[in-house]
Amino acid sequence: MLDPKVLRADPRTVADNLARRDFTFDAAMYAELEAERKAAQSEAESLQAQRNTLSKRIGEARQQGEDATEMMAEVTGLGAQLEHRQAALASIRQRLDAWLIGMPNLLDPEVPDGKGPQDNLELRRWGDPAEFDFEPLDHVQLGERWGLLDMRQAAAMSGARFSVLQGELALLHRALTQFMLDLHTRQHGYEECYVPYLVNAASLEGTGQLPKFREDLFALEGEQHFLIPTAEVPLTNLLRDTILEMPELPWKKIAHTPCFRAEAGSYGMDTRGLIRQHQFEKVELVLAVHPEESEAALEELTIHAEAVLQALELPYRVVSLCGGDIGFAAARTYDLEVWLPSQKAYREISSCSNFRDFQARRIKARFRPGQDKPPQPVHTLNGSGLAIGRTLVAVLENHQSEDGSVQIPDCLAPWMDGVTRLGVAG
RNA sequence: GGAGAGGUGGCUGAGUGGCUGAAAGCGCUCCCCUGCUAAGGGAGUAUGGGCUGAUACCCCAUCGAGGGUUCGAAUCCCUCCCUCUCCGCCA
Repeated sequence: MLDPKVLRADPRTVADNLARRDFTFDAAMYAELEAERKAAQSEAESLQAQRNTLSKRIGEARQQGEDATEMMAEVTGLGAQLEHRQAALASIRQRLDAWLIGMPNLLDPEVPDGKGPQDNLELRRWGDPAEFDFEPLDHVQLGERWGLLDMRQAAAMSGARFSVLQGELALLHRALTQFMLDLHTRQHGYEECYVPYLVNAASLEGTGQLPKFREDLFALEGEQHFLIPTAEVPLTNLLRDTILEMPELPWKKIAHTPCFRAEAGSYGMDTRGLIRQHQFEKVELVLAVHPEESEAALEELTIHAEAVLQALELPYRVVSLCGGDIGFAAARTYDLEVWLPSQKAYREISSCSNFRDFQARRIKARFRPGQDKPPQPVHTLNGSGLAIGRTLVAVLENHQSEDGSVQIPDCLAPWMDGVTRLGVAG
């Protein structure tokens, strides 16, 4: 949620900024609603003040045994007026709130202009895509070749966009998870959390998935609960209604969870393999920091995610998302894109964002800048570190040999039970 | 799932429908006293909103949430949520 004070003070700048997202903000309409709100609130409050003082005097008069019927008649008249004003105020408030909750975050000035993914700005590359002197297989061919990946059975029991991993491939999947968790907790200072996979609507509203993107979510039939689309939701909501003290910053949490996405609107996209699934695992990093630290924190967070790709020896690039491609709640986002030989393209494997105070306002996550200073919203950030399924894809495809076997990166050894190569054990 | 009890400020915990935004204690901050330590004395210590140059006054709201009764609700009534205890079931 945007700071209402900024909206009031500088609606033009807000409108210009949001135009870069292709979002139209009707500043004049907003100003009008705001003026109405202000008038209604002032009136309602002064009526209330009158009622309060009169009621107080009635109490005093009664205690002294005096007659208060006149004052009571007066205050009864006030009550009717007050009810009117309050109803008006409530309806204006409701309209303003609905408006505010539907407005995306302001973009950082550094966000590149653009309409879609093709306009994202490449910041840097790491590693060189391997030159194969044979035609590389894609991860489905590799997995099915050794009987470790079964898309058909998954489709039979659940439908499209599900998968079954078996044997060493399932082991590799788990090893990747363990490796990422250990790396981030031991070397990057994140605290591991176990969190609910079902959350209520308020939590999703807090992080920005609702009310606008309901169709991307799986809702449980009896309502109340949604399957989480990312651990960002439960982790960020840990901060709801809390005031952090300075020593608690930066607040850094990590969780490994399944993620569930309806993938509405992506018909025909990435229909093959593990790239786009209804259910996948992800290791998620979430931070809350002092507002002055959030820009640096985004750089650091991105480096933490990059460390995983580097350890796994996977070539990747970092891109800064343009105004037309960046998410609703983010002020700035860096995507990590890993090289996929089968597609001869870089594909998203992590998304690291600075939300500034946007989520913090929605969930009332604040910190106290100092003794006797009023609390103010923290800045929140999050990033995938990484999406497990896509990492699995990248490992298979980048580390394959001509015979279809796959070299397991050394850093995974502690969890691979002696397996150093997929497709040779027999 | 059944039965009962309860949800008050950072914590513990009072609170007869008006003098309670809230006693008291603890914690925390500042000051005084004290050779050090310990003890003692004093002051301060919720959040959001409005107004404002102001994080000063003043005003409004908030005692789990939402409704209701009343001139007036932390206090009475209703609905919902959550916690605890016992029983049942269960990984």
